[in-house]
Amino acid sequence: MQQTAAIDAFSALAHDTRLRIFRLLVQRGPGGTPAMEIGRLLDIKPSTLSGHLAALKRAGLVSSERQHREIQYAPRFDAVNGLVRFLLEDCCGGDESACAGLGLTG
Amino acid sequence: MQQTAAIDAFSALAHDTRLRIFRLLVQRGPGGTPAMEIGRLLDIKPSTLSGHLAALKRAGLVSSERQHREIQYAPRFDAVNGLVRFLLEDCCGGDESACAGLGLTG
DNA sequence: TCGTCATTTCGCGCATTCACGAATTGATTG
DNA sequence: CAATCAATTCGTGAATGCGCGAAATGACGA
Repeated sequence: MQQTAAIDAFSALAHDTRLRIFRLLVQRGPGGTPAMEIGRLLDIKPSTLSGHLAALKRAGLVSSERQHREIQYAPRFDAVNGLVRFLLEDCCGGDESACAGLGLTG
Repeated sequence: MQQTAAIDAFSALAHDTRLRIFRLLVQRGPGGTPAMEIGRLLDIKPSTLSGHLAALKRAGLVSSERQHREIQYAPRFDAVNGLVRFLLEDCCGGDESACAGLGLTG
């Protein structure tokens, strides 16, 4: 994970509509959700939705695959992991004993 | 964690300088780092640094405490945890068996 | 109390982002 | 091949975020 990639991902999540989209996809699971259904559930106009999905995809946060007429979007859980790892990289200067007890695993 | 709070946090991290500041604080550990030293290490002008630290604090990502003449800033690890939990809330609709194998714990 | 140093506030100009409608593209289905 | 429907592109106008210098504020130490 690079600084630039992390910024793209955080920027993508730093927006009300995109954050709602991503969380919806997480709740829907790795099977994917059609774009049209996302727009219907969250009340987003097609052109607006298209831009946001493109931003999420550019940021590596979602994947897409065509199924018949529609495009299915799914969250990339590995991207979330990568972001957290990047944020906490070399935590406490690598001193693991200092990192203990910080509750980093939730 | 609320949607608005999450957006504030992601916005704070979606900026080159602030992301570098936060990662530096993580590497420095929970003991805290004086503002002046952050500016010196990352080459940030005082007025610019002040605004970014204020943004990080508003977003709940860092804490501050005065030590003699300087203000020590430290990362709030619980904030990172809160963000991740918010992102993955109700993952897969709560079906834990579907969530298994997604590598969510890194 | 007074000097000193760390931090914050303010104003400026510049760049970027956003939602949306209309028109277009593109792929699938019959 | 043609109809249909999902998705994208484009232009516009409004709003927000950015760095930084100069000045002000604030807290500590002697």
